[in-house]
Amino acid sequence: MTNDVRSGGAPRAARLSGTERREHFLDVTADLVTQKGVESVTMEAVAAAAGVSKGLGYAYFSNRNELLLALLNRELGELQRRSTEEIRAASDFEGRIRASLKVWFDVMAEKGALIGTLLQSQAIQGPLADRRKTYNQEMHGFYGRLAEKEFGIPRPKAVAAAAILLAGMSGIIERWRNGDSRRLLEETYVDVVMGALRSMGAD
Amino acid sequence: MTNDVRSGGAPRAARLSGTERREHFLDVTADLVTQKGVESVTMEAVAAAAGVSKGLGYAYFSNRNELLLALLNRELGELQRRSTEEIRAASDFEGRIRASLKVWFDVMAEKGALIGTLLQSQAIQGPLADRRKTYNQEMHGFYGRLAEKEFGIPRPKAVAAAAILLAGMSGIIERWRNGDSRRLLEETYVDVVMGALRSMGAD
Amino acid sequence: MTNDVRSGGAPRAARLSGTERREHFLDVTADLVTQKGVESVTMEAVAAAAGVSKGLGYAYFSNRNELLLALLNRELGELQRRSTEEIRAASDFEGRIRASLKVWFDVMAEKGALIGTLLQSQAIQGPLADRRKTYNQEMHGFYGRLAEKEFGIPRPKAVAAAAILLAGMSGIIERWRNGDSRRLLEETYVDVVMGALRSMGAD
Amino acid sequence: MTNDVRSGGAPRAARLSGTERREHFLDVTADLVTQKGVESVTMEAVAAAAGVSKGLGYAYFSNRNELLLALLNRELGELQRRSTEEIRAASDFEGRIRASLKVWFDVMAEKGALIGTLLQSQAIQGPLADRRKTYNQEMHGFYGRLAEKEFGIPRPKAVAAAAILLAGMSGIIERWRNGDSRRLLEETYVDVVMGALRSMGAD
DNA sequence: AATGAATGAGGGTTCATTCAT
DNA sequence: CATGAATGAACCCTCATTCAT
Repeated sequence: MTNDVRSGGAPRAARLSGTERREHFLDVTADLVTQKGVESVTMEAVAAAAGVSKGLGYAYFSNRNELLLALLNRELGELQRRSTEEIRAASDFEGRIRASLKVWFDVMAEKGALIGTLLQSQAIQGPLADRRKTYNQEMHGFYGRLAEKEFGIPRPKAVAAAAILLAGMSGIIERWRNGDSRRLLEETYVDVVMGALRSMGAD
Repeated sequence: MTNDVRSGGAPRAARLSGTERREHFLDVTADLVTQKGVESVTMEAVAAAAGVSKGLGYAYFSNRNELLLALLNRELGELQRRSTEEIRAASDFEGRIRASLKVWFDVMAEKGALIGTLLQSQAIQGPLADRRKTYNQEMHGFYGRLAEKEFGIPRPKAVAAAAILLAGMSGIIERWRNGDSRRLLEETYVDVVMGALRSMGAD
Repeated sequence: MTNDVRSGGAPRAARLSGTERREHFLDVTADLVTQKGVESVTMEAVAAAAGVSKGLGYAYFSNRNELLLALLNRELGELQRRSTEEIRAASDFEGRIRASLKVWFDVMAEKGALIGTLLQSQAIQGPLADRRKTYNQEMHGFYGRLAEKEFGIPRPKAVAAAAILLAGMSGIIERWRNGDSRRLLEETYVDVVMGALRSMGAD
Repeated sequence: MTNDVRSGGAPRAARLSGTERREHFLDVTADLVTQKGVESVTMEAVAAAAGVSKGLGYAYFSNRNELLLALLNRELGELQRRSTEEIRAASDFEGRIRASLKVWFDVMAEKGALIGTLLQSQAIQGPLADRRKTYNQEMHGFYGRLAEKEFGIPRPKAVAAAAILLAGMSGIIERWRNGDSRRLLEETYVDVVMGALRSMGAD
């Protein structure tokens, strides 16, 4: 008589450990961001996509912003980890630029929409904005110092140049999305960076 | 008979012509965006700030997104007009770069928050994506051709470089907001652009 | 073909003026409090009982607490108005006590559950608590001064006695609800008050 | 075998006997009520404050209301026990009044917020209404008979007077909370009671 | 052209309660 | 006896949008 189905009651989602569920939430959120943008990230939408009940998210993230922040932290951390690793392996400045680029392309290939979207979102206010500003400033500082050492460019200019050139990466991504070849873009980017810094160092 | 006389009813907002009212709405919306972000732009808030009743906005904009888009169009148009003008006035390549920069800085000083914020708004993404893509592609093409002619860089590379360098401007804006001097940033930007293009042309 | 019913769309509630709707909300809330207690007062429940949509309440009261406070103010104001009127008409102290009692009984007959419930509710925190404390303190002061003048009881004691005796009224209401006769209770209350104050004045 | 040894798992709350755990729950709940009001009593908050897991409360109380009711019963029982004791020790009527008062003040000093708050909680209204009505009626009857015997006041009036005067106690508590001295309030209350009853008996 | 009352959908959040482990 | 993941109902509140006047 019974249909082999647990009689009565809605199906419960698989019971995961706290950590697993948390990661699951972040994964689901990442998908949402990628596919429908940050604004589509709703505690409700996430829960639905995760196949759990409306309220469960609040057991892991105190609100939508925390959720987004947690995601950004996870992704940025990952990105930084990979960058640091690759960059460390490189021996000269150009190698480092290329290494950075490689990581960027790789990451963008996998999660471009995700990180890009997160970083630009204006839903990102308060904590998220800080996280991002910090991240950027660290990057500018890091590459600025590198350029200072390598090319003898005075620090302030070196940092400003780093800011410009790092921001320039998003131009690459844009053209990449529009169909330019990765090879061409990588070449051009390296040329731009090296050309700019060398000429600035020569002064 | 004359509309100089209030016919003793409740105080109504001055009866403006359609165009005037529309512009007024856009002005008010711009203020809101600048001061409290896109999310604060609700039809009601705009109406309140404009001193008119809740429903009136719909007489001019069919919905909220249209309103935001209309605003963005107005501002972007203005930006383009000023850019074109200044650039046309310049005689050599570096002059054009400087002219572009000048307009950017000026506009950012006045309306940076406004345009930047609008450009990121998800509310607009759909229609905007096209507008923006087109705009960017035009810019890349324009400067790419310029660089080709001026420095002899092969077209595809020249265009890619233009994309990178134009995207780099946002790095400038960011550092400007964080307190770097306009002069330093302008200098650095021109150095980066000229250095990069010259070195690429030399190959 | 059509059923004489507006084809398509939910029925809209009658369109009332702002003031009318506000009063209507208060009336409905009063009913709810009376019949199901303060805790049952939900913006949603009120709207449902008023036959309007979920969100409309917020056009008149910024939240649940404001709604309750508005109701309490209305009812307390009414009570005070009637009390003052009747008391003013009385010529001697006993007359005033009787007048107060009369108003209390009348009001309690009509709205006992309402005011009693409101005043006791602990949902009443912050603003509501203040309103109530103020009201009580005014009452104690008023009757305290009266007793001082009439019976020569020193002010602090007179005020304390007033507090006791006024609080005693709720005992009356309770017994009244349990079936004691209004006449007996009125008689007893007057006896208690007059007996107490006279004996205190005699010392 | 011995429960002295933790078998190396996650830290569990000390394993208490059923009765101990139950009492502990009530203690924790009492603290919560006192410090943050009845509304702050959530099964989760109680469990957290008790240092046990979310679901454990349900092993002892079938639901939230039962928990509150159990607490109220415990406190009211204690109050009655102490009252009865003290009153029994007094020899004359005034002594009894004073004894009652003393217990009230003492209890209010210790647990005023607790009991007062609980008695008003709507969460308890249903079951409590009975408990309270019975309790009050017993008190009215008890003191009414006392007054009848002592002062010769006819029973119905005596009972009504008792109801009024007992209800009056809450006025005392209120002024006490507002800063009046305990001594003044005690004096006044005894004066009011004795004055009222004597004068009523004299008729 | 303009008002402002009213709707209704959608997202935020909290908790009592259940139940697998 | 005890844990803690998960549910789901009930509220809260905001806003885009409609429409009678």
